[in-house]
Amino acid sequence: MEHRPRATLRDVAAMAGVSIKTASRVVNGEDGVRPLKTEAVLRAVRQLDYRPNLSASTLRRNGGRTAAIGMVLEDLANPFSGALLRAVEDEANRRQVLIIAGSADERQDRERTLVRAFSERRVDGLIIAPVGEDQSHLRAETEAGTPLVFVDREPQGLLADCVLSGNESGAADAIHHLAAVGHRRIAYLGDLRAIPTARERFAGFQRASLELTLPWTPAHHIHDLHTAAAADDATVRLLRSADPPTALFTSQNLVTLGAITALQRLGLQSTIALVGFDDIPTADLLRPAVTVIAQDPPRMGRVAADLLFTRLDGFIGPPRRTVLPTTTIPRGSGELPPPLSPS
Amino acid sequence: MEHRPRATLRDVAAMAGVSIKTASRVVNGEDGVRPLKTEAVLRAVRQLDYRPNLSASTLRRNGGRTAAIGMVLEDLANPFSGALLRAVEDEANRRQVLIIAGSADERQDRERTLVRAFSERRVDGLIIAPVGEDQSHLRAETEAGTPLVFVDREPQGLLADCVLSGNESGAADAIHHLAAVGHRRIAYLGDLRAIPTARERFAGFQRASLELTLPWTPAHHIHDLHTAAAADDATVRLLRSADPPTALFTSQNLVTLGAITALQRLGLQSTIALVGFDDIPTADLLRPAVTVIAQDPPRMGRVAADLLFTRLDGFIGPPRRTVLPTTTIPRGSGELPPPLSPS
DNA sequence: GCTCGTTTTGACAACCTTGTCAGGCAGTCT
DNA sequence: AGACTGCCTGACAAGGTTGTCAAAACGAGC
Repeated sequence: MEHRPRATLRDVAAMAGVSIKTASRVVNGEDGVRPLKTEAVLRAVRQLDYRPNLSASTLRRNGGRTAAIGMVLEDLANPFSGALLRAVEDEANRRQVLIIAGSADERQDRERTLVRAFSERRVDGLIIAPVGEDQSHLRAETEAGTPLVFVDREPQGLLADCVLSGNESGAADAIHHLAAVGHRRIAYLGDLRAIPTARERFAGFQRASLELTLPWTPAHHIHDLHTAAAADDATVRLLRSADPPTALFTSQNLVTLGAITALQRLGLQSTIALVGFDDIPTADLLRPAVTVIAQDPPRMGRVAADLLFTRLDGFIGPPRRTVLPTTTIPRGSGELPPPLSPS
Repeated sequence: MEHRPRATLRDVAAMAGVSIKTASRVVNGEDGVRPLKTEAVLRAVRQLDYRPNLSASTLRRNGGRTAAIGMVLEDLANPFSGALLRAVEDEANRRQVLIIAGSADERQDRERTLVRAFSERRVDGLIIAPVGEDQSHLRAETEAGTPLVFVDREPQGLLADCVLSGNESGAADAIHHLAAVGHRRIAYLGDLRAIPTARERFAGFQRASLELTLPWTPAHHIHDLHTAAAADDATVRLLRSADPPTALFTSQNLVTLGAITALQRLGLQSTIALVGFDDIPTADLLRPAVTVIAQDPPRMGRVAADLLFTRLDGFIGPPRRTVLPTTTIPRGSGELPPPLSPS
């Protein structure tokens, strides 16, 4: 179980009978080394299973790149973050860049800690789904020349490249979609108002309600649902209330699931219409199948990677802002008509 | 848009009017520095927003840790990998360790490339869901003293700590479960046989079939389904054949989804029984709800992290092997009786 | 064999830190 | 006063690598 320390360039050079520098040249594929010595060095590399120490290398190389980027996401276990991570990985992979990722869990302190840790490791760039009100602490990174890209949520207090989904317009689409079938009493069930995307989706709901002159019923606006269980409860309360809605707009994945659970329990899944924001994997298999406003996380990841890598390739210019369109996918639940259509 | 290079300890020391070493002492919280100088250094640190260069630090520190571990997973976008990653992250977080992760996509060359990249960055440890037949190339890592933990799949050609699910027994449970309801013609729908877990699950299916003296019908054993679409097709073919099964055992997530899609299209979802390996998020909401053999990915991640970190804490001992039990969750689809119970 | 130009080679410093160790400085004890 | 103690401090080397530059080796041409 005893292990020898890793071979260094010095060991390789010694075994090959050349100077360290020559060994370095061979390892880095520089030319101007006689074939005989090249051979000897390569033999030694194989024999010792030499692995260059990238830390030492970047340390010495002038302003060396670490070939690693950091990603701060909401939660690596959730499918949205996973898809983003994966899409960025594919892009990074092409450039031999690795990804260090962490979950912020909606906590500002986690975001800061992660960014600091990445920064101490001198990552070449950062992709961040920001938490909270203020990203100005990241100014230090940009000033040090580390490019920064925000995903999913717009940064506050700092200008930088970002990619967003059309949350506001997607939510408005959902309401228009329901209204087109005849609904006028549409409830909003949403995530924590601390989350910018949740606020934007509510704003879209509001705008559409106004455009359509739907009745304004604050009791039908339920916020701060962060788990499926909470959404389930809220849905039950809503539908048992004196003035129940005829349709639901659920502004997030887990909320949608909670609402469906409640509807099924109450036996109302084919009575109350539902449109959810964010696709769910088995939406097609449910009865009725679930109508959603879909985002495109892989595309968001690709765009983010693109924004970052163009900066790393030297692009200098003002911050760029990309808004990705959402797609309405009618599957059934959003096309259920209201009980009696008052023409 | 011009940026100044990052401040180094030299800059801090200069600004504080002390030697580099003294600045280092303050930054590292060593004692034996007069309060007056400590103050001055801290002021300089704040003013310059100094970030220690962890690479340089680990390089110098005796056998320094990088406080990073590498994870090679199947696909960062799939929920199983995501859950593993997240569970390990939580454990790592407690120790201020970061995670560098990559997807191998069932490709041996990707696995090797990732491990090499991790190794050049001198990660403190590796957690790997291995691909293919041979992990002996990883011997170099263990010999260099980098602890290695395998997850989900047993390593080949190398002894090391590992955590597995009880694939064989879980699959056998599924068959016993179906047989208990009266099924004797149970089809197997499985993933690529190149994947060890798929083989184990088939082995469990075989063992249970033997124990129960079920009829041996090779036409009911369908392998190498790696996508939902493939599973869908296979299910349709199976059920339209001359001798259709009365129940299906689907050995993986996507296969389960494909089979359900097919059953629904054929209108057989309440006729043909189904047990799937691996839980699916909305299993509860489907009609019938889906009976599954559930794994526990977060627990697997926790155990893997544990195995790794005890090694990093100095534990020396023979490789440990943990097999996590699976749980049968009856929800409906697995309790459908066969059309006519012979007996 | 000698000179010259070119190619190969290696010594050394540097990247940013930290471990080692000796020197400086106060205050104490004979 | 002189020797000694203990605490602070900084010079220097080292960790593994690469940039710089001068020295060495080579080949060609006379």
